[in-house]
Amino acid sequence: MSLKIYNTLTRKKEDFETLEPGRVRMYVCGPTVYANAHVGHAMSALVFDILRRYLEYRGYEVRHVMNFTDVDDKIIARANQSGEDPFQLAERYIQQYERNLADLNVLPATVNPRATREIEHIQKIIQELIAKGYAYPTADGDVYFRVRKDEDYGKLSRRSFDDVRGGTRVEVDEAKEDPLDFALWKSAKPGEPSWDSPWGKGRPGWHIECSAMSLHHLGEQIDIHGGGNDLIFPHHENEIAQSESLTGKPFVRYWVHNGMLQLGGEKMSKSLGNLVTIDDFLKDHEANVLRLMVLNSGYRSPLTFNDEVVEQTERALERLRSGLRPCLPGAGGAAEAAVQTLQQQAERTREDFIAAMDDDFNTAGALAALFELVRAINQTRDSGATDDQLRPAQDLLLELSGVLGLQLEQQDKGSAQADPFINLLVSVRSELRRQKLWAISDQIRDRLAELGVVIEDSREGSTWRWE
RNA sequence: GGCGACGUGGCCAAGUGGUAAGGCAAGGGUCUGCAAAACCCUGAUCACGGGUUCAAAUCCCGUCGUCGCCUCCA
Repeated sequence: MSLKIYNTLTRKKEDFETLEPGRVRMYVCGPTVYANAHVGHAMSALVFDILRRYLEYRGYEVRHVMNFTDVDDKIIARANQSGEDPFQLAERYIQQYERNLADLNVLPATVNPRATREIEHIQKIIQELIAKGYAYPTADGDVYFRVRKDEDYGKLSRRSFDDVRGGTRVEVDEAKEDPLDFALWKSAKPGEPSWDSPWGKGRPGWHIECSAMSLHHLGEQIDIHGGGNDLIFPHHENEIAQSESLTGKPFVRYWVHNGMLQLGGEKMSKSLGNLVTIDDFLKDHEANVLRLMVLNSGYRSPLTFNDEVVEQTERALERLRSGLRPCLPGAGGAAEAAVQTLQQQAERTREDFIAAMDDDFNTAGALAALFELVRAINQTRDSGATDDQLRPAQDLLLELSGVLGLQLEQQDKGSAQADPFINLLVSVRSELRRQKLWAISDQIRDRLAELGVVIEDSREGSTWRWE
């Protein structure tokens, strides 16, 4: 079995072969930091975190680069509005984004380059592109990429020159040779952040920074380049144009794009203003819920986000966790045959899990395998299995859910110091139940429930857990 | 207007040629003082219309609908 990845460039699933055996060079487009990150950003981060974790599970060493765009029009506009220094503003949102990712249990990238720290590299590339005739400066101090010179421009988004031009709604800058040309370097207006350059004071265009950082941190050719599918055109198309015109080599082997998170049937985006920030979401829900939502559907498809789905996902998470519960009170051991059946299911689960993930990261299929394992564990527990008998299957559940980045083990919601007292209460209540004092037993159960402690009774005794 | 994606049971959602995974909800049952949990059982022919094929949710054409991109966007 080999891993297959859907490549946006070819619109097909392809066998995954890296440039260098055992190593993956992956670049993922990060956010422009001018506002709070929303759950749509989280989706993208989670998708590529899951990709990365699985690649590592499969034995690859992954060099993962995610950039921050920390200088651009919107940052400047925002800073001007509030009177804050644009660099300070960007720094603030970068720190917040990094905190968000940590809260979401997203592994830190190997490198987080920032546009403002790569100016030299960017300028060098622009100069080379000019020297090769792929770019030209204007009298105003801007530099544009000469799109017409790149014969296969449009191959990623499958657009012809005419398609692009036909739909162009941008005001045509008279200084451009062609309306299709895009900026590599933007001259600075008074008061804007700027750097000296051969073309005068200015700052880099959006697309060139990714080409430059990818080249700088990963080399001329990389294995995976990722981002939201809203970046396919023009951003990634332009990156290809810049990078391949510069090096003459294929830039990226596999273009991977995630679908958009949908809120009320629309893409969640800063410009539409219909966003739920990551901070808002995490106030009411644990990070695993969002991750499980992402896992439950294909990463390339739109993801439905609404209260109903969030609630369904919370229950599904509970169900996964039910597989980790200890044996029943008074468990006398399951029959050998039952334990063997569980063992067989565990083996099948691992196979199914890998087969699903190998098929273009079919996380929904992988999850199905996990749910089947949960059912098998619960069946075996019901048949009287001891903790020792359940443990191997439970360990597998933890291992595989961990590959997906899920944290099933409950961090103690209550304080561990309370445990002895709860144990005492529960055992006293058990005595009350033996005396058939139902009213007071139920009262204890209800009151503890209000405090987040769930008591479950059975013939053999009672168990409790934090909700 | 151009380019692209999608439309699977009440909801979310896998599956892309051989008679439909999984989760949530619902109904029935086991267990149980009650409750909860767990377990068992029950349900879809895959937007619509044509076509290709021994065989299609899965390929082709058309219609309708939804969404994305074409402007900043994960």
